Amino acid sequence: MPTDPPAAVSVFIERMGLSAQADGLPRIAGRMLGWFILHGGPASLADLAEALEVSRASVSTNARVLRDLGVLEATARPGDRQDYYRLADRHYLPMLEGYVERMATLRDALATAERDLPDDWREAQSRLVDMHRFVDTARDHTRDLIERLRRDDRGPPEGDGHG
Amino acid sequence: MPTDPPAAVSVFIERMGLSAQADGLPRIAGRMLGWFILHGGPASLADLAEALEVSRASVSTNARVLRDLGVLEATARPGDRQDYYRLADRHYLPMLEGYVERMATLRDALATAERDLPDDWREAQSRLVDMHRFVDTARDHTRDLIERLRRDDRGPPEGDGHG
DNA sequence: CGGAGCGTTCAGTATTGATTGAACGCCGGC
DNA sequence: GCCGGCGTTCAATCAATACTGAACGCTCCG
Repeated sequence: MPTDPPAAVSVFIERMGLSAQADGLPRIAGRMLGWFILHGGPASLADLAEALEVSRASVSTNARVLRDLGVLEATARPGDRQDYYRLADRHYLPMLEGYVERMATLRDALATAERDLPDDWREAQSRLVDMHRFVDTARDHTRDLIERLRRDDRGPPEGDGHG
Repeated sequence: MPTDPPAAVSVFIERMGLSAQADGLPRIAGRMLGWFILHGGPASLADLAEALEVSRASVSTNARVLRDLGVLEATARPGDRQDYYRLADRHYLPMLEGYVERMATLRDALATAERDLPDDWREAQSRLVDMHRFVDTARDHTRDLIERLRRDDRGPPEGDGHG
């Protein structure tokens, strides 16, 4: 091993694990993300399992989750049959997209209640509408933000022309 | 009981429970919120426990959580010693504040890593900075939204001067 | 002073879901 | 054709935590 990985590495990875948990993702998914942020390059699942000291089963499952979210991308390396993964370009956008999705779910619950509640429930209706308006605003706002960030491609200084 | 509560009521309440769960809150907290959105008025914890068919212990705990978040407010009713709770004015803002808080935590993890990682880790640093910039943008954006919504006080039709 | 109702706390239960270990299928190398 | 490494799947385990029941303190009412 060429150099000792600094303590900051594992600290950061662990923190990303907790952060993911706070966002409703498995801790290992967060740690994997942390690892990729630090080490970047394409890595096989076996590599990850060893580096994070977790079972290959977990890595496999969580890699699928992260890939479905759009955080990781599978890359086929020519001349090698292994599955390699790397960070997606704007890997952080799915976080915001998750927020939007939750808001959409909430919005749906509100809309359904508005539709199905009888007219007697005036005050309930007005509270529903009030909150509905809020959720719509927040959702639109976040959508715009996502759009902007997606467009805004000051390509990150990806010095990836390394070989 | 004067009228049958329509089915839509329990459906909505249950959905709010799930929605809360997706946001990392106990399900009962979400159901309580749902109940308050529909029934609005000040209610004692005993009322809630009966209405939602859960233990008074749960109601007590979750009421504290919601109160600390700023979703519920405790109101002392003159001539009555019971603890009454009601929906806070813009009870939905804490949701966004929760997002901001999570982003702040994430931001902190990134900043710490940037500070503590040696210079060798150029690529890691650049990825950290990239994500850091994103998180800052998203956080500021959400903060602005919260500010705007907080300011925007078209007072909700609080017909609470009922007696 | 005694009783009833409300809210809180705490130990215990139950449930959810993340994580693991083992078995399997696949592919390439020998 | 057999062996070894990789990734996936599935049942079983483990951990976190929401929820409950019971006991307690408090306040007001009689």
